[in-house]
Amino acid sequence: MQKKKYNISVEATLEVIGGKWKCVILCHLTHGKKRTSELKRLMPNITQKMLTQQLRELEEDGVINRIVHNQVPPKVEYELSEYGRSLESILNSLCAWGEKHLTKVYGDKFSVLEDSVLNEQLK
Amino acid sequence: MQKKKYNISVEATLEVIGGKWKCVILCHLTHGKKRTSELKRLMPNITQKMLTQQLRELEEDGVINRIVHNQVPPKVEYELSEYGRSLESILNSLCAWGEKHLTKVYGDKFSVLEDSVLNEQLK
DNA sequence: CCGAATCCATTTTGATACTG
DNA sequence: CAGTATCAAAATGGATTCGG
Repeated sequence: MQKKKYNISVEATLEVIGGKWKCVILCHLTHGKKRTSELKRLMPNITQKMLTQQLRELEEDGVINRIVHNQVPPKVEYELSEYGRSLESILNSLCAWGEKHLTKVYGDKFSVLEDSVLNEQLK
Repeated sequence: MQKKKYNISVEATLEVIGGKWKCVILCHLTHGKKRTSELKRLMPNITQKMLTQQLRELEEDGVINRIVHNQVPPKVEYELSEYGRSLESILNSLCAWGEKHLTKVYGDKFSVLEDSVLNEQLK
């Protein structure tokens, strides 16, 4: 295994959860197992390509599990792995900070459709 | 002010601290005020251009202060703003997770030159 | 010399069409 | 439904230049 040099440990974290989508995916998975199409609906602006790609990388880094059900049409689910759950408090803090930030920037009424609500809609 | 739509609040957080460098910059600033050249030395792989650009954006979002000393040669310092300090616990958690992750991946001995050490070297 | 700006190459991400 | 392929756009990187 090639040992990569980091100048500060947060760079190692960013290698796992950095980029435009990984934190968003992981945040959604903190609310439970989700299949690919659910994630796609929760993230209307991600492309299929990026979703697949980011999920693969998260799986490679061991923070999510990929569960394939052998059936037609295909059904694939993703969930936080045990290791991934060590990120949960960080993910929750990131979400919480974003909410406060939006309140600060836009005032009390801002446009986040909470995923708890979205999850309801998906049922 | 244009109201942007987010599908989950973490997206608002990522708009402020996302991208390849912002978390790294902010982590360094949690250890105190730094001038541009110090940050550059703490981040050997960032280009001057990106450093300047990211610092401008962090300043625009109100998480850092830019302090210009009118002297020759020029001296510019950056520090976490009061608002930026609301990110400190998140930044510390991100660093801590990275350390644990490196230990898990590479074993007990890994190649992060702690910035406390680097800060000493810079004196 | 320091901090920043400009120009162009490379990498990452996006849009669309397509496959089993 | 889940994933792939191709091409286009955006973000990031490298080298150089500039003002003070």
